[in-house]
Amino acid sequence: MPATAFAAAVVDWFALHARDLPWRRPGFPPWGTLVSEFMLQQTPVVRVIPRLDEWLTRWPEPAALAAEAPGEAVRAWQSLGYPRRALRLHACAVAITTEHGGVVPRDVPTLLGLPGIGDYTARAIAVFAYGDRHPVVDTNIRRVVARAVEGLPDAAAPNAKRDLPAMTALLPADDGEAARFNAGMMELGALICTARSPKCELCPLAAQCAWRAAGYPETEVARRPVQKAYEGSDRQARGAVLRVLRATAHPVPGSRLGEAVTDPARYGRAVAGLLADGLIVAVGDDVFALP
DNA sequence: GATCCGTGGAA
DNA sequence: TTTCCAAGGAT
Repeated sequence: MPATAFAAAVVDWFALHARDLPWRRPGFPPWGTLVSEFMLQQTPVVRVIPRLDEWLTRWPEPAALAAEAPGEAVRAWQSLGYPRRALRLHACAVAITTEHGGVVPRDVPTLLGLPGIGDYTARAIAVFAYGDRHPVVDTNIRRVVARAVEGLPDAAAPNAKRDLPAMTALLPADDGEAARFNAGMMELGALICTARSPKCELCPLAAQCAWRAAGYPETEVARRPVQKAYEGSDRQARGAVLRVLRATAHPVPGSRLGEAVTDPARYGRAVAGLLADGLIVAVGDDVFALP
């Protein structure tokens, strides 16, 4: 199967079935794409959309966010999860404002130098905000490639040295076509070639899918849990402490923060970790606030 | 390369 | 109820 035919099947399907998402609107600014990509790092689309709208209304350009205290980004992040992303996004806005004239960079190496931007996000911005031709590799695309091309039930662990060439081999030559292919592959993984219960009967690649041709072999060894238990974890404790601080504009004494976490040892680790990450600051003797 | 980092909805 | 997992990045 030629790569061009593979890509054409995806692009044609995407033209018919793409969701109407905010960042796909004509004229959506690169800054909006950048903010959306930060929010979409490990957070589902449906939870991102309302928060993205709030952020872009309040901070329509990088300089507006850069002018705020970083704690305001943490507060406005609300319950999107992984609040370190809010801090990095703020730092990213500062860097764009001070080092790049307030304009979201276009080239991948420059994007990779910004806080919170890694292999995925750098290429996503270059492709979706500026229309340049690069392979984009996210968890959806890795799964689609693993199944349709390699005939495996699921993707192996992320590996840029292997994943980027694999996607490059499928990428159309034309810039715009390549961008639609990247987006279409992600959409296919999100809607059809899903992690659980894929909808193969609706898949535009069914006729050429290596996994289907092999009879849908399953994973041989049981995979270990993707995450440790959240209940009773340090992450849960950090979330509980931060939730208290997000809810007030004033500094809060440790005695009151401690009420949010039952286990004293866990509370101690949570506060120490949040301080180390810069998500909270000490403003007095055992009194804390957002940065 | 393994581990850490939130939150919430679906199966 | 428990488990899975969602447009990752940093260390």
